This record gives sequence, structure tokens and C-alpha cells, in this order.
Amino acid sequence: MLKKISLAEQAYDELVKNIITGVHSGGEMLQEERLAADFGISRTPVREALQRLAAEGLVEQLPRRGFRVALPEEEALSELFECRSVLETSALQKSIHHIPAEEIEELRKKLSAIRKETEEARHELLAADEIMHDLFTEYCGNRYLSSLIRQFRLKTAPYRNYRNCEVTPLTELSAERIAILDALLKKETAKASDLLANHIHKGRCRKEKP
Amino acid sequence: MLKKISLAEQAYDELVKNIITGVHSGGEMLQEERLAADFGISRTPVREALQRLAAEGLVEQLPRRGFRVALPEEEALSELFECRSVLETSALQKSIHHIPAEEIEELRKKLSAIRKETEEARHELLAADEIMHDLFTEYCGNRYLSSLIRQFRLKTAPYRNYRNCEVTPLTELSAERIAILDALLKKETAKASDLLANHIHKGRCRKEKP
DNA sequence: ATTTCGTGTATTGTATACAATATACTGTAT
DNA sequence: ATACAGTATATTGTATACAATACACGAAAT
Repeated sequence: MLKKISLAEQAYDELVKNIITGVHSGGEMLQEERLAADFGISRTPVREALQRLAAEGLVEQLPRRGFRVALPEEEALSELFECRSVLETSALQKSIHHIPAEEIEELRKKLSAIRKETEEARHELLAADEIMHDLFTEYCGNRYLSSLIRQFRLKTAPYRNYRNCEVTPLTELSAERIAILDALLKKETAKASDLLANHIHKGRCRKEKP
Repeated sequence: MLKKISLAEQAYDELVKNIITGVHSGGEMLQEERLAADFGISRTPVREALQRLAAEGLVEQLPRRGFRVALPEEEALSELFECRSVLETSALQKSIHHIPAEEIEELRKKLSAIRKETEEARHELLAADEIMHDLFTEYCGNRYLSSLIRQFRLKTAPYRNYRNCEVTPLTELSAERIAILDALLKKETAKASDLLANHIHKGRCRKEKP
């Protein structure tokens, strides 16, 4: 492994990956020594990574009892998605006159191209979804807002309904996103906001992680 | 000192206090060993406190070079206040039907009572201001939004124009706040939002810390 | 005088050792 | 059998020791 970045950061990256992919599930205790042994490093950088994760809300720190993967109860999860919705719709409103029309159209084209129910199409939809959210995030013109959105997308990641792609027809999912892009192109701010808010809430899976 | 909380947390609290009061000014390098000596503890908890502060944005971490107190350039500062404005106005909108009218009226009474330019009145105004912002923060019904607002109030703390109280007549400052409360009482959401946004931006001091 | 290279020093990054405390287990009493 | 107490153990919190690197200073060359 390339040792350009600190061990603490490597541990952080690894832990994030393992939490959002479900290797570590919600509620699981994360023991410093155990993780240190897994990564082949000492407790110090592991602990630093855990504390950063705690500051960001992906894990919680129980004094003298250690760290555990966050497991928001149903109500907290609602608030989490609502907060993300507030952040992203604000970003959308601030970005609507700054996103280059070509980028929207390019993305729209990609989404329109999704017609079959193949595995590849599924991946393209997910990729396009990322790009769409990145549009608001990058063009809102406020680095703090951008940063918060990225943070909340991380926090909601374990609870996003990726299974939607397996249940709902892909064409329907892409149509939902195309509607947002069209509203963006027409500068219909309120409509785009509402569609986005709705889109975010739909992406939430119920009760348990996917 | 009562040793109920960890040394890391004590160090964190102390550092926050020292940063927002200007004991450590923007751009200043914070050396772990130096701080550890000051606090009479070891580097470990100091470093943990610094890393938490870095995660929250009050300091920044320069790899292999240490930590320094954040010193947002003019443009970043604008974005910081704008972000806070987004968060608080969103909270206001969500809280407007949940804030008990009695609490608003009580606060309004306190503000109306400010008529002289005494030192005591100045303190009362600042206290009332805190309470007002807390209203939105506490009654918005979203713990994540509340937490973000608290965090951004911390970050903007070193750049708030406390001197306003010494320059602008107190009655004018209290009138500004009373206008917000009145809009709240009348459930004039849009008006209250606009007044609050304006109020937040006015509270920013220009160019340098107070 | 200025630039470049090299060495020494200061400071961070990481590992380890130690202290304090929460948990688990065991034995005893009811 | 259950509840409780006491001890043992495991795990975190903190201190210290060591490693690696950035910076400062100075010497030498142009």
C-alpha cells in the first residue's frame, strides 16, 4: 500500500468504506485493538480515525466503553434525511444559475439511454445519480454547504435504498431524475427543489440497512 | 478541577473558549507540546482535542506541520455566514409552529425593557440574542439541524460584531430582534426568515476579529 | 551577495507502556 | 434458583518513548 497519507487517514478511509458497505453494521462495537490488529497498525491512528468518525456522526463514542457504529432509531433517521434534504435543496437553489446547461444535458442524455434492465444499466443509473447530486454540491458556490452535503450523504449512505434499483423499473428511476434535470434547465427553482426533496426521501430504505 | 470528564474533553472546552475569545487568534499555530505543558497534561489528549476541532473547522490540520487556528479569507467568511443563514432560516421555518408563544412574548418583553445604554443592558441584549437563536435551534424538531447550527454559531463566534453593541444604539439592535419575534408571533414565515437572514449578516464584523 | 546543499533541531506521527474503569465471571448467601 | 458481592479480565484513557519529516541555520560554491 502506498504510504503517502497517514495511517490514521488510511484507517479512516477503510472504516468509512466498511461502514457504508455494511461490513460493520449499525450498533456494532468497534474495538480499537481489534481494528488495529486487522489493519496491522497500532491503536493510536485507529483511535484517531474513530474519533473523526465520531465527530462526523458515523460512529458514536461511549465514554469508557468505546465506539460503536451509529444506529439511528427510526425517528432520528427521518431527521437525518430531512436535514440532508434541507441542505441539498438549499444548494440546488443557490446553484441553479451556475450549473452549465451542457453538463445537465450530458447527464440527461446518459439517463435517457437507460432503457434495459441490465446490470450495467443499474450501475450507470447509480453513477448518474452521483453526478446529479454532485452538480448541486459543486456549483452551489459555498464550500461549507458543499462539505456538509458530502458529510450527510455519507451518513445516509448505509440507509439508502439501493435495492430500489432491483425492485423498481430502472426507466422509472431515471425518469424521476430526468424530471429534476428538466426543471433545472427551465430554471423552475421551486419545482426542482420539490422534486429533489421527494427524490431524497424516496431513496431512504425503511427500518433496516439494505 | 473536577475530573468527571476526560482530559481530552477538558482540553477541547478550554481550546474552544480560547479561540472564540481571541486568546488564540486566527492563523496562530497551536503546538501540541506547548498546549500540553500549559494544561499540565500529555500530548495525547491535546492532540485528540485538536483533531476534533479540526473536524469541526475551528482549526485546520496541516499534515506533518501541525494545527493552526482557522483564518477564513474574506470570501470564505461570507460563505460561512451564508451557510449559517441557510441553516438558521431553515430551522426557523420548521420551528415557527412549535415555538410556544409565551416564550416569544417573554423574550420580547426582555428586549422591550432595554431602553438605556448601560453596560447591564448590553449584557441583557446579548443574552436575549442567544435565547432567540436558541428558540429556532431547539424547536426546529431536527437534532441534526440543531447540532449544525450550534457548530456554525461556534465557527462564526470569533467574527461576530460584538462591537455593534458599543457603536449602534441598543434600542435599534433590540428593535431589529423584536421585529423578528413579531413576525414569528404572526406566523409570517417569509418575513421572519428574511429578517433573520439580514440579522445574521449584519452581525458579521468586517475584515478582522473583534 | 546569493544560492544551494547538508546537517541539526524541533515537531508531528506512531508505537508502546501504564493507569483507570467497566464488564464478566465466580462464589457465596438467601 | 436467584441475587449480590468481590475479584479477575478486558478495554479504554493517558503518558511516554521512538520514528520520520519539515524547518532553520550555516557553510560552501558560484
